[in-house]
Amino acid sequence: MREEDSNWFSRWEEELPSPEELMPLSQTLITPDLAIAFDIRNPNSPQPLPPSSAATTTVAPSVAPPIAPSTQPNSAEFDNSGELGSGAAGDEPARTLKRPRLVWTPQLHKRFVDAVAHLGIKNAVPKTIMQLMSVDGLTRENVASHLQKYRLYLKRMQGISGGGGGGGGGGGLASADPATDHLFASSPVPPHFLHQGRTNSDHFLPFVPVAALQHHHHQQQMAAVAAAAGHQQLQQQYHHHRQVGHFGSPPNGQFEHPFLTRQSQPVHRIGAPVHNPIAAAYVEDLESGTATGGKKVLTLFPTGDD
DNA sequence: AGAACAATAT
DNA sequence: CATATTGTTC
Repeated sequence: MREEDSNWFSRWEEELPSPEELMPLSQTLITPDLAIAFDIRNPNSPQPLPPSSAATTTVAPSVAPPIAPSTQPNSAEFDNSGELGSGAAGDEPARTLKRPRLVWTPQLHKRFVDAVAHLGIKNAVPKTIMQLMSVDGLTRENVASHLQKYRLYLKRMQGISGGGGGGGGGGGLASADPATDHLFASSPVPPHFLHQGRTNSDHFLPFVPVAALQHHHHQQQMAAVAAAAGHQQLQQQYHHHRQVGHFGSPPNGQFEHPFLTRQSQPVHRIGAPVHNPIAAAYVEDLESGTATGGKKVLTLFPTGDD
């Protein structure tokens, strides 16, 4: 068993996403612009929603423009700077509204695990993980909650069998309850996690998610950089919360949306008049028809991660 | 004051 | 059951 340990250790190291791999994976969760661009609005509000108003009435995440909107190169279509003066005057859209449930997709979880792996169990605390993930819209609470569950999952596995893991494409999983932790099973679980408190000395280099591509998200990236660099002061400076819409992604690409299939990432240099077609938002009514129902879930398609 | 964790609520 | 929210402790 020990040998195996060293084995997957090597394998794991090789599978570790390189800094570049991790960085550009900017998983813009929300994509409000996209939602708007796609004419996706809350089905609940039959309002035609005039584009000029750009006022996402209800749930539509008007996403508060926390980051300098002034830097917006083009996209002058929606001016978020000036909220919707009419009607709802003075009420910060982002604030007051409750953010929809975050859906931990395999992709998201993978990023989560990778981040934890790079940080090492010891340093893998919600804040750091969140920063390293660089996922827009992700909050510390989201990560904390997920981390809690994840820890339980690891613990469970420890007790059951030592050889679970099932490396990424591999397959053999030793989950005690496939129906319960199928999400976790979809991601390669770093071995060390299962062992026990690796007190430290994780020689993982603090890769820095350089700021590139994307125009916005400066703060988060800065925070991530600061974290990697060890500038705690910087971390504290950025401090801020974000309000977004929904997140998520298809379980296995088995979705039936006409135009929202998988979008590649052309990575257009510059001059692209439109935003990045990184992902498309998808709204599905989870109305259970009967009573209690009435929930909506918006899922964001992965950029083609795995 | 803020973050992490644990427990509880939805 | 999966997340969110809340409470408690460090």
